[in-house]
Amino acid sequence: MSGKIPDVNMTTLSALSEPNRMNIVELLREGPLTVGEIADQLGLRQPQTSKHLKVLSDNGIVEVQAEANRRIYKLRPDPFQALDSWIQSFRSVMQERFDNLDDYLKELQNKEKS
Amino acid sequence: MSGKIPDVNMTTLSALSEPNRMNIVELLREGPLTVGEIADQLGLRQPQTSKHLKVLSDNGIVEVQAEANRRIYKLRPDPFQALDSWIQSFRSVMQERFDNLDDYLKELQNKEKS
DNA sequence: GAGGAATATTCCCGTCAAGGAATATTATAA
DNA sequence: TTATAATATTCCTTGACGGGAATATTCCTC
Repeated sequence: MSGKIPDVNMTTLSALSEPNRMNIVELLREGPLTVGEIADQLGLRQPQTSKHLKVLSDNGIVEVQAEANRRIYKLRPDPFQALDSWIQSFRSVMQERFDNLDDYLKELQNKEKS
Repeated sequence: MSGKIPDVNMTTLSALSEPNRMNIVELLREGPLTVGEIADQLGLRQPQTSKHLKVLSDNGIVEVQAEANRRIYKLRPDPFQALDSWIQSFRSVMQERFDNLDDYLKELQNKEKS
């Protein structure tokens, strides 16, 4: 049954789990930015900034737009929508109907013994 | 200003970004389980299962309950709630009012040149 | 208390990802 | 075309993490 549970791109999670990349994402939510601007605001060196942006880009978290010499990076909505629908599928867990369930299981196991 | 943006525990993300741990979480959403049951159902060895569960536990994603010889693991709602409210703060991004914003920025930069 | 089941912990090893430094690439302007 | 700014890429090294195997721990039963 089911099968309707959203497939979280694990790659999205691992991409976001790197602190610098998370910071980049948090920064980009305010609007598109240049590589240099991102590096400046976060105190990162340019090469590592580019590398992190590449990872984010490869994972579809970010998209680029060439503007002459510069590259403007901005967030893409898709992975966030996916993450959202995945986390939504945890409604029941988040509403903690689980404690009862647990007690229920405990009883079951006690009965097993007899 | 602001500061109302939820603090996603990055540790939550990195904990979940490991495939086996994600599988454990997906499995546990159906209800509490024993270490052995988890190992069985996922085809993992007991020691690695314990290790992964320890990581999940250290990050508050999971909680334990001793039951005689066995330890019953189950999901904790907190980190999922946190993740949820964090992702919710990306509403504007997910609704992509960003493309326009981007065009706007592009114009700005073109004007800079003149 | 001895044996055995369930789980946790330790040690070792291989892999992989991130940072640093240097260099390559692309585009602009003169 | 040369100089320069902005960005990407490469190479190297190091540290963290996951798996395997062995062992320790805890608890139950007899």
